[in-house]
Amino acid sequence: MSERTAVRLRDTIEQEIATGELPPGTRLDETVLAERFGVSRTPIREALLELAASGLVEHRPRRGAVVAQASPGRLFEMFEVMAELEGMCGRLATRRISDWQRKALSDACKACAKAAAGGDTDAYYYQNERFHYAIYSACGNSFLTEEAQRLHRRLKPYRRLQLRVHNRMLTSLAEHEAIVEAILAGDAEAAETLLKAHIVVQGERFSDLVANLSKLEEVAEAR
Amino acid sequence: MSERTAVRLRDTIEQEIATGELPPGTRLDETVLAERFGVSRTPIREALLELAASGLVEHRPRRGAVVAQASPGRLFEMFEVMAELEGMCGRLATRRISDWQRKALSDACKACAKAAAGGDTDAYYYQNERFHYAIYSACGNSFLTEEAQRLHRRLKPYRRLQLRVHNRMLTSLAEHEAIVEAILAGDAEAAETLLKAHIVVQGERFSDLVANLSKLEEVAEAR
DNA sequence: ACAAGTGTTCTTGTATGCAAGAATATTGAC
DNA sequence: GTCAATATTCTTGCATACAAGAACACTTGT
Repeated sequence: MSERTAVRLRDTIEQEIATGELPPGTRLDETVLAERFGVSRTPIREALLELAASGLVEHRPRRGAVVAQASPGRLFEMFEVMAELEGMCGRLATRRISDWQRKALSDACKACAKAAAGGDTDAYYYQNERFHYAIYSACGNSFLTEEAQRLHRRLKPYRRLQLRVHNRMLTSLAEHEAIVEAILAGDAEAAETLLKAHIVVQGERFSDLVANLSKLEEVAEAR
Repeated sequence: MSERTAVRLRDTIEQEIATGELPPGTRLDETVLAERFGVSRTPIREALLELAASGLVEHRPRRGAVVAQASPGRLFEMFEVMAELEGMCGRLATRRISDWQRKALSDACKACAKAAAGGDTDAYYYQNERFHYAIYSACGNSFLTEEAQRLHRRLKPYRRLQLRVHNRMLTSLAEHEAIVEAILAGDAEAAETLLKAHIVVQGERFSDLVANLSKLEEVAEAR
């Protein structure tokens, strides 16, 4: 492995934030992390600064870093932007998708169906991510793909909660299938609208998310 | 000033990239910068890493940092996303703008008109920025505001070139006025469409930008 | 007992030192 | 003279050292 240590550390910490091992609000002590990973503070600091720049951690001057903690309002704002970007991806993908990307999209959707049929929430979570990345990739705008992925990663700590809600997996799957249909049929407007609706947390769904959010905070405080 | 040195350095370097003092492709030697600013390499490194995370500089492992250099295709992609975000800001702002924000928007537009009337390209450049920031701020979604500003800053090194094109300032102003009218009239759809069209570089305008881009690269190579 | 002020400790922020990889120059063969 | 292999130099990446600000505990006065 020729990769920079700091980069590996950044990815590791990011992963732990995404999976919830480091829930929002957790203090990230440089010294503690350095000992834990068996390195000096320098690469840890670099990793934390990069994570802060990407928005996953908050870096308060002279007061250390904590895993970023989004308020319900903030979360709503982030999902609102995510919806717009995903809608844009879908709209563009409809026009620009290549043949092998069509196949990748269908396959990802089928994999979601399989996971849903088996009632496997964790598998669905993973396949769902694959499905959305397939759309990001098909938009024909690599910068947009990167930005969508960036925001997706930033929302990951919260997204996992959504699927735990009762029956969410099945409605999510139905929406996926409608989206694929629209894209493959060449209906850009429908693809955009459906994707936006798929992301946007509104009404009850947003309440569910917020409810789970407070659970997450309890976990953070317990540490 | 109690601000971290690294943060001040980051802002300074970012500014110099935006103004073109450090054109795309310029090598950013840590030691050289450290001597220039009279600090050690540590805060310089942190500043460069943060700029790399924000996309303004490219950081190649063990090979140092350079000011990010966007190809014409990449630039088109970035502007395509910028157009979408600005359109979204306009659409939301139409519904959510407050009274004092209406005034701020009108004032910014009038300031643009004044600068254009005086033929002052530099003043227009500045007031144009103020105008767009007024729209970002009025969208009622602080996360979207931040993201729009972030992308705006990232495009700054290239944006300056656009206005130099003959007559661009006057057409730009006319577009601004139409946008303000749409927002104040409450026509969200028009605001979105007009803003998208205002940003998107298409046809001749994109060619003009690319032509100036190559000039920029000559400057970088001469160093 | 409580509040305010002060001193201690702990963490961050910056400087410096050192090692390893990349770029460059040098030397030798053809 | 050119190309290639090797040696040298230079830059980055990480470790360590030190300084300064923040958190915390303790003391002291009321």
